[in-house]
Amino acid sequence: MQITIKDVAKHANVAPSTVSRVIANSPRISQKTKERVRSSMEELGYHPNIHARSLANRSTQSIGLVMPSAATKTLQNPFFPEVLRGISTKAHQNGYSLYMTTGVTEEEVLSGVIEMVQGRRVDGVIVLYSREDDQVVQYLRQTKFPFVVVGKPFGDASAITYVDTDNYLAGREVTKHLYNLGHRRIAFIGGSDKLAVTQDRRNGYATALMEAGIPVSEDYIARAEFMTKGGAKAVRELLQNEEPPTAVVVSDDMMALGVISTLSEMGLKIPDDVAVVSFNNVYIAEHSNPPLTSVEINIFGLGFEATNCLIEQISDSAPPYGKRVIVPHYLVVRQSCGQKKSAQATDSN
Amino acid sequence: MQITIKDVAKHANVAPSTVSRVIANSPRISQKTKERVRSSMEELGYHPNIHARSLANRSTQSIGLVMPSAATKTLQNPFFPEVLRGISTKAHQNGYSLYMTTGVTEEEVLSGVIEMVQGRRVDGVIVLYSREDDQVVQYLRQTKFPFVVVGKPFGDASAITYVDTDNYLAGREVTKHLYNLGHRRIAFIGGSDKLAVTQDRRNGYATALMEAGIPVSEDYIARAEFMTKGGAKAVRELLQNEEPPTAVVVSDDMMALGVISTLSEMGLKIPDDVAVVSFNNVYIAEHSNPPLTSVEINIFGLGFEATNCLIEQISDSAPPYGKRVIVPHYLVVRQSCGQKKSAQATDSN
DNA sequence: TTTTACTATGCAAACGGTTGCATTCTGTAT
DNA sequence: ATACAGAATGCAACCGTTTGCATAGTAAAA
Repeated sequence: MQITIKDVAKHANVAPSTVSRVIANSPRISQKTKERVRSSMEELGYHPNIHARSLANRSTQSIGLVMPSAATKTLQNPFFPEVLRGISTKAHQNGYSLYMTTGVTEEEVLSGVIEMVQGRRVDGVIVLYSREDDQVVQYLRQTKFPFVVVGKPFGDASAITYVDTDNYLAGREVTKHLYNLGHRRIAFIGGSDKLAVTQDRRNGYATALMEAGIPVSEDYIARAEFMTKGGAKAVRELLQNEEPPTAVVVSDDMMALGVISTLSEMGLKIPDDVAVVSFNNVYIAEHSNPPLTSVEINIFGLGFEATNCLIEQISDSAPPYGKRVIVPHYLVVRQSCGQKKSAQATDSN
Repeated sequence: MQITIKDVAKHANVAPSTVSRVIANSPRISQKTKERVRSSMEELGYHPNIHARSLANRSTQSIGLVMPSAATKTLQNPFFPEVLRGISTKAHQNGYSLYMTTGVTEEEVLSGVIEMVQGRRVDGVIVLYSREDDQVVQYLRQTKFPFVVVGKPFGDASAITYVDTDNYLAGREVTKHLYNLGHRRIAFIGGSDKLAVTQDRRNGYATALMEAGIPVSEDYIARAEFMTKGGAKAVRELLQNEEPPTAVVVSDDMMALGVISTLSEMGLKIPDDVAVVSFNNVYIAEHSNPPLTSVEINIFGLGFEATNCLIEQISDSAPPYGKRVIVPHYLVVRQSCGQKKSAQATDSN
């Protein structure tokens, strides 16, 4: 049987309530008693029952994590472990633990979340993606349960606390970078169109083209799954164009890996025949062939900040909703994007 | 305020105990009542409070995950997300959720585990590594709490349920593969010597050499951290040898990435100057430059099986300890190991 | 010595479920 | 009509904490 607070109380010759207050380090208990109780706890190897505690004071010290549906696929993208690192670091610093449910379909994910929330299993929730018409976010808003989104939420974003990269700006910058290197036929490969991140990066890309006076063509825009396979498929599509692109902006490193290996297979040289730039700068971007030029978005920081915001919300020290944190990004130039082409150097000024 | 079982009871005009039995789908309740209660639950949007339930029936439907200390580093290795995928898949199938604590030091990890266990926060624990003199495993054995180790445990392994790859065999096989390709100067780069996986793979390597009549030299054995940086450092060491190795067995894909990029930087060709073989076959092994020959160990399967064993233990359908599952592996040959050298082809028969 | 004003501790009622046992309500056998 | 078995439901204790309020204890003030 477990050792309970009553056992400790008996052993230390006090009431259970006193023990409880010792645990909470209440100033109402004298130093002497505290010491006595503490040594009893030590001696008996007492550890509070978390469920009893949560039940009584309506707080679990834990944070719920919501993965996109098909978490099982998601976990293959290094983005998630990395954001998890950030979350787990901050959570741990503040004595929170993490609670994960995974679901395959959207409904499963939603019901997992409902169970977490209504079942009072967690104190708050971090949503690790942002998708259009997402039921989870809707539900969380309705119930006014503390939550934070990683990524820019849809709908009334100003009412939701979120942590994000300025993906629009980043998209614009990388496209401009390619333009400055002399490229004029620049394509874009994105993930699911429902995802905020895809939309933002694509819009940034389009803006940059427009600013440069280049028409935006649907023929130069492809979409695919956020994995290498998706990237491979998309790039084949793009190369079907009469005037195939000389550069491509890829919305995710993993897709970019697929892109570059497909290009190599087809006998195209990177960056000479096609330049590639992507986003996230995950661990392996540096080790691909050639190493990827990628936007460092500080994934760890996203997770860390998200957790920070959530904990603020939980502890009421922040207005319940509507805070926004933008984590800075920067371009890491490696080989995959190539260098300025001297022939075009003059006209790109 | 939350909707409780009492609200439902009132609404359906029955006693709370009846509602409870409806939830458990007890045969003692008539069909008619069940339906009435269920529709009340539906109507009120009732969800059971998990802490109350756990408190009353001493079971949480969740599984604790123990990462190596410095989980934050660990998560950078794709092994973990992948094993997590396997765990989460099986757990989800059986209605379990996952609970993670992370700690930086060994003590922190241990106290996290103690809290999980004594606090009755989880029904069982999966330990995601196996290290010599590990306090966590010792503690779990003492308390007779259900747990499973991923990797081969130290000490009285036969008393502990674990899921593992046959790393010894795998180490032997890859070394032999290199030998058969004509290599005679084969080195080994491993991770921390405290880890079972390092020891097993190294022993397999040594055995293969001995079988081939090649002396095992400490000069050809390096150890480093399980990341690319570690690999980079280790390979530099090895190349200091008077007769530098022509092939190297690397105990982890991430390290191997470090190895190959270091070799390239030094102007050495892979596989012509140095052949590289590694383990785990993580997602990116395929996309490195050159693509890595690696042992596919079915990391997903490891996680899945571990969870399976744990659930068996929890539900008493298995003997409490001592089960062992070996997940099969196989070598995936890609470019990094090269092909048989014709010059040496004759003598390798 | 009695009153006052704290300080230190204990009592008992929650928190929201589960479950052994008691009770009520059927319908059937006597 | 009476007794009785069995099915359906209710009662109340318990799981291990927390916490508002009451009480006991102590020292200073009157």
